[in-house]
Amino acid sequence: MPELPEVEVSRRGLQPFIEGKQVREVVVRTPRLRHDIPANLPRLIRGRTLTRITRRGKYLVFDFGQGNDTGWLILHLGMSGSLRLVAPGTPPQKHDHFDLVFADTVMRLRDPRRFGTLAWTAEDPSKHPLLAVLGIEPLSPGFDGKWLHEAVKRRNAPIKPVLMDGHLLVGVGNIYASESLFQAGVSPLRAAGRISRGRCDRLANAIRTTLEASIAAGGSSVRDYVHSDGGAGCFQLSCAVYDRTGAPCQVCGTPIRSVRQAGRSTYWCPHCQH
DNA sequence: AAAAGGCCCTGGTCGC
DNA sequence: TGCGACCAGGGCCTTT
Repeated sequence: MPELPEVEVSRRGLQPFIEGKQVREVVVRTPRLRHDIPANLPRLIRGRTLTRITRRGKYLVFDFGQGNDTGWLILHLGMSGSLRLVAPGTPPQKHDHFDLVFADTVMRLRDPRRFGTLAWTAEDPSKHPLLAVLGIEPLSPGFDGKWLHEAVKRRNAPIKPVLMDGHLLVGVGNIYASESLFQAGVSPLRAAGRISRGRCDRLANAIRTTLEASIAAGGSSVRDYVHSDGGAGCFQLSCAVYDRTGAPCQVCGTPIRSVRQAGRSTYWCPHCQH
């Protein structure tokens, strides 16, 4: 569910309702996610004011600093995590693992598969081990065809799994990797280092516009998203190739093909992509 | 260094 | 209606 657009839309949806507000209580129901939730997290956060929510890749960073008393909560939604706002006193449902309780609302984390992560740091979060290793933000000004061409020129692996390497660039998950390659007309099987500069321009543009379009699509229903009781998890734009094996390409009619790459499903049009 | 595979965990779907 | 096999958006760790 959560790729970069979903995380960004969650951030924008939460912001107006909890930024600037004081945490009254912190509830940990399930301490075991991908990493264990620190036992002292409630004590660390209780009483602090959430000053700002930022995003790095697919991580959300909650700034709880007050003067010299710095502190950040780092959160990742994994494969099945979601955040929603519920009224205080709302009974938790299955897989509701964690709450930040404010005076008038509760931010609640649900994550059935528990691949999500919560961590606390008092130091600059960009130096935290989870974030320090992350690659470039595809929506940042520095990300373009020139950067991409340079970054992948010594990579012999197929471009699709390379696009999903978070140490290179962040936020491009399995769905957007296939979709971006289709938009750019680049085959997912092509060796990353054998893509021309011009086609890297197209690919970088495709990644950026695909992510932005999805954020815009989610952003139009952002309030519903974080206030939803569920089901609204995925607002991915209708996909051109993802999960469409055998269906006709929307451009040329050729049946969409799928293949397994580095353990993940890839979808592409063999006629439109080279 | 880079690439591939296993693994963490639960739930949904499909075939029998 | 039940059951097992298989699949699923991520990312870390190990092996080669």
